[in-house]
Amino acid sequence: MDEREYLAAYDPRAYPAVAVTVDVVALTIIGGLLHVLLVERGEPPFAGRWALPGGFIRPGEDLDRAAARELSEETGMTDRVHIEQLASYGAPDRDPRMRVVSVSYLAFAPDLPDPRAGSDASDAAWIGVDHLPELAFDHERILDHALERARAKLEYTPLATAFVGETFTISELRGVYEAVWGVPLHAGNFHRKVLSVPGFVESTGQTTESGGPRGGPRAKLYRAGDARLLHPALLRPEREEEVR
Amino acid sequence: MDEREYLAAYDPRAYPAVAVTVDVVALTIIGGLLHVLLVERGEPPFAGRWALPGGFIRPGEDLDRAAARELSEETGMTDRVHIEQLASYGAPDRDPRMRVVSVSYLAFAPDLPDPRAGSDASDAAWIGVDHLPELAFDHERILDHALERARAKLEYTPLATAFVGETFTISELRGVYEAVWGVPLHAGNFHRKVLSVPGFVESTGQTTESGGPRGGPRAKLYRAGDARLLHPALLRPEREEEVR
DNA sequence: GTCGTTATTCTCATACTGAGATTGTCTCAC
DNA sequence: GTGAGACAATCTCAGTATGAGAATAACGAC
Repeated sequence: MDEREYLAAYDPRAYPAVAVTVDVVALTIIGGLLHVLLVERGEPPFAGRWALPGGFIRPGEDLDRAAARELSEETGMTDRVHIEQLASYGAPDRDPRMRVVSVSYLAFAPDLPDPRAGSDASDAAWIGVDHLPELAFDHERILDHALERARAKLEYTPLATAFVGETFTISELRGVYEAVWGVPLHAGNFHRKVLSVPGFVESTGQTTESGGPRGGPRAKLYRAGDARLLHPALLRPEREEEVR
Repeated sequence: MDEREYLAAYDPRAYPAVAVTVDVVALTIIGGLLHVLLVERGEPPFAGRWALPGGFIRPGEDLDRAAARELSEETGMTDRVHIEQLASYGAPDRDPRMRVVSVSYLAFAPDLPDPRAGSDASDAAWIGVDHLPELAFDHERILDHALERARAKLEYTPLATAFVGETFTISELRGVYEAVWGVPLHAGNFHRKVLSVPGFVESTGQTTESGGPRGGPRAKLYRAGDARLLHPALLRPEREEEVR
């Protein structure tokens, strides 16, 4: 039997059927606090429970494309959104309906309009990560992984610029780091560091129209630079507890 | 319809069937050079071509467990092997038989015995990463991702200790970094750095039985410490070309 | 105008890094 | 045995990065 004959005789049903879903952890910053996009499930299982937006992949649809579709179904936005694969989850009992393997994605977006509920959700909202409800399936674990990944990626990539607008001030950028890491940073040292890392930001020559809402001088405006990696990296303050 | 009724009426065949496989990138160091475990395919598609070891997940089998099973089928070893999930690949045409989503795993092991061919492979071997044949499916891309991940993880985790024996010398550890990163390192600085990172290695109080094969004093023996993260990290030499 | 706020820049002590050199122990070839 | 070369381990030194605090100056609110 040559390769062509083999393929013609091949029976896909001989292999155990598994459903594959994508689940998206979409993060944004609202009012200086990190928020995640959640949907309230309208159908069993876990009807009424909050969950990550996601769904089954379609025939002929790549994983990345499925994730982008799920995200745009809830937010309507695909512009200026960074999306990347995170990990896969396939515990045999993670979905009571059948064997489901979920590929999770992490997305970052600047301040976004209110989300809209998709077809299988009764509601959708940005929820502060410090005020999470109980989540459906194993989505709490997925979210935990996503947050840790996001925190780590801020260290060595210019990802933070995906959370702000086209142009931004150093203070706005610092606000992103403080929101995602959940710690206050030294303004002076942060400023020095951002400007000293090659390709992180580049000057626009402009400044803000006015000072901040509570006073202070006009800030210079920057745009994202061309670096893909920050070198040297911008490390989080000491994390002794995580080392061992 | 309540949740129980819904589940009873649920028809899994309403969703597009997808097969899920795991593919393992198993790395080891032989003769100071990085090698990857490959199998020669005995069945179509790609019969006769080299590929990563892997296969379909079984009903009721978790992803991690499937990866460990595939690895042990080829190497017979599960001890002292570090294994972790890497990424998933689901391009619609990546397997000519049917829709296949592959979850890739990365495994590291100390110097291992010769592999044995599994049921669906005609041969299995450790192949130097600088002498790779053309691979089946999209396995070259998976392997590239795995190598980059392994190189990155050496920087901030004590993973290198998974490539050496129970006890080891600083020079052996340096050999791991040099093999994986593909660059020579400054022996004195490496020595200083390894001993200064808390929890990376701990002294056994022993030394090697004799000097090296080409002379030199006996070296002190260390074992892996209790650190899960290296802090500060052990960074690769400048990689200007990767920054932009 | 005065005051509080904040952007930006400095200072300074400490820590980390790369490059090179030193010391002393060991194996091998002769 | 003896000498040459290899190599573990330690040190020096200059350059760079970091954390903490302070100084300067521009702005909004009153």
